[in-house]
Amino acid sequence: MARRTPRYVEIAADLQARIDDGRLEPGDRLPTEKELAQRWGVSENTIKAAVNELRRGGRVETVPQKGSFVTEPDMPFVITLNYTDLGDENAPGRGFGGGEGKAFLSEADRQRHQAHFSKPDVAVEDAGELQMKALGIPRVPADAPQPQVVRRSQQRFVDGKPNSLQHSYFKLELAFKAQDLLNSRDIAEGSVAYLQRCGHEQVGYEDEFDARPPTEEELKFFGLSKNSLAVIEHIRTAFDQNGEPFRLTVTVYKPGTNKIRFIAGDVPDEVWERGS
Amino acid sequence: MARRTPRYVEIAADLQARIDDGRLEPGDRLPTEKELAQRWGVSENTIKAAVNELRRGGRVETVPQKGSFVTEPDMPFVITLNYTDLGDENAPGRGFGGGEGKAFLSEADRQRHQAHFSKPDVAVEDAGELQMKALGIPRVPADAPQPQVVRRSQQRFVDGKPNSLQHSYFKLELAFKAQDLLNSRDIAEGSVAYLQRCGHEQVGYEDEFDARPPTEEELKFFGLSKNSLAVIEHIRTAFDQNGEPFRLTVTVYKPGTNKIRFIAGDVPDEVWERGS
DNA sequence: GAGTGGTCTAGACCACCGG
DNA sequence: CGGTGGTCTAGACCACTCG
Repeated sequence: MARRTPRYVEIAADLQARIDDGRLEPGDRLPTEKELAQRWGVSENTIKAAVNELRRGGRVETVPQKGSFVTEPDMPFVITLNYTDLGDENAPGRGFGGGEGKAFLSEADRQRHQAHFSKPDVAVEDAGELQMKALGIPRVPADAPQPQVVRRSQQRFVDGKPNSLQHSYFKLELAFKAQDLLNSRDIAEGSVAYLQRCGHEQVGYEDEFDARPPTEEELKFFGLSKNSLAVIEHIRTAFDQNGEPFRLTVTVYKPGTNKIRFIAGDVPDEVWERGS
Repeated sequence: MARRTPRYVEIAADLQARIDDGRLEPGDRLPTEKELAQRWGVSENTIKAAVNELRRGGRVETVPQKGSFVTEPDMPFVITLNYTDLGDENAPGRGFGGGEGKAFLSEADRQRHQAHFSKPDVAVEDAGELQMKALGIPRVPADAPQPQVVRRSQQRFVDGKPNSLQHSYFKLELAFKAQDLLNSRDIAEGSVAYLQRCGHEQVGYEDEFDARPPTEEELKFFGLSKNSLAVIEHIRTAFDQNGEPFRLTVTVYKPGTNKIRFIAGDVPDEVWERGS
């Protein structure tokens, strides 16, 4: 019965236990890989495998050339993404369009967090598979000029720390009617309200979820190294009063520090209220 | 400027390209690691790192002692987890309690998939952190007898292939009133209907999402090896007409083959209908 | 310049799978 | 049985950070 579980898994479990029972506290640096290798009497590569396991579990983050650190479980931020009654704006946090621009800010405020966004990065790009499918853009031959979309990207921070990346896509034609979409400034009234003024009222949406490994850009933004925890991808297609899809929003969250939730039906008020 | 991107990332990208453009088709086996090492003139460990990357990206699955295979993107199964109008059962797939027992089966049927569940695995266990918090069970000192919960677990298959694992938890007291919960058989009328007869009508729920690495049990169920794509965890707390939480359901999905979605407001009927 | 983690090699042994 | 991937070693060089 000696070695049924690999050594590196045992080591990861032991380090995890030290984190769980508080011998290693959030923010602490783990011993160097060399030290761990000596302490356990294994090679450094085995330690690297163990630290890898911890990273994927989300309790440890590694900063190359500096060390591995126990993750700070900063007060979790609850992002409520939907509402039963689309028109009901009377209760805190309730209303339409959860998780987006202004709703995100007000939800942060309610939870005593400081949220801010980067200035939007605006670009006109070729539509990708996802954009064409979601926005109902017909496919064209590969040698023809590709259809274009407007992309508005923002980095979102909570308490000064990177929280999520959001990219919204619109058909280029829409930007002719709603020219502020092309402006690299925040839309003060909120993009939902602005687009409503331009004739596209958001009356419904479809949300999809997936998990995938972070891209290089996301690793950099979140300050993570490779082999980190997967990110959660939230894809929202918004429909206007004519049943036409007019916006595609892709939001990428770092897991662990966010709780992503939906609420349906009647739930006690304290469920809405609680920030955790 | 030689080695800015690591060798194993290049190799992974090259293999990925072969998958994307069809030179490697779903179901194909990759060359053995030894062969890949020779072809690229690198050590086998470097190849292992590259295959690791592909696994985490979800396009390759490795079966130990057999080989690595390009993932079959079997017709994606769309799981609709919520409904705007809680009482509206008239449209296909619409109604209350998406993603659960009978709703899952009927949604599969609508999408021309064959779904079936394993016989429930029923157990009475100590309540964990999650169970106590969700079901509102007061914490007791560590040396006192721990509060108990009933767990009902099912493996869910679509087209004969493992799709998801679902665990439902109830307070033990509830099982005294609703004794079928303790019976290791399917509840024919559906557990939502059964519990309603027992005095707990499901009038609302809160859903949360997270991503995490799969446990050993989940790896085994899904037939995956280590360093695979993260699983998606869906946690639903159901509330009865008194605003009391009475059920906690944890569902674990393998990403890629499932699309997990919510719908709110008015969306075109074809959004509801489409199976992909 | 010393120390860190990231990459990589060239071996080794093992457990498990198939013919 | 031979072949597979999983684990592990004991080295090596690199790029980067920090004092």
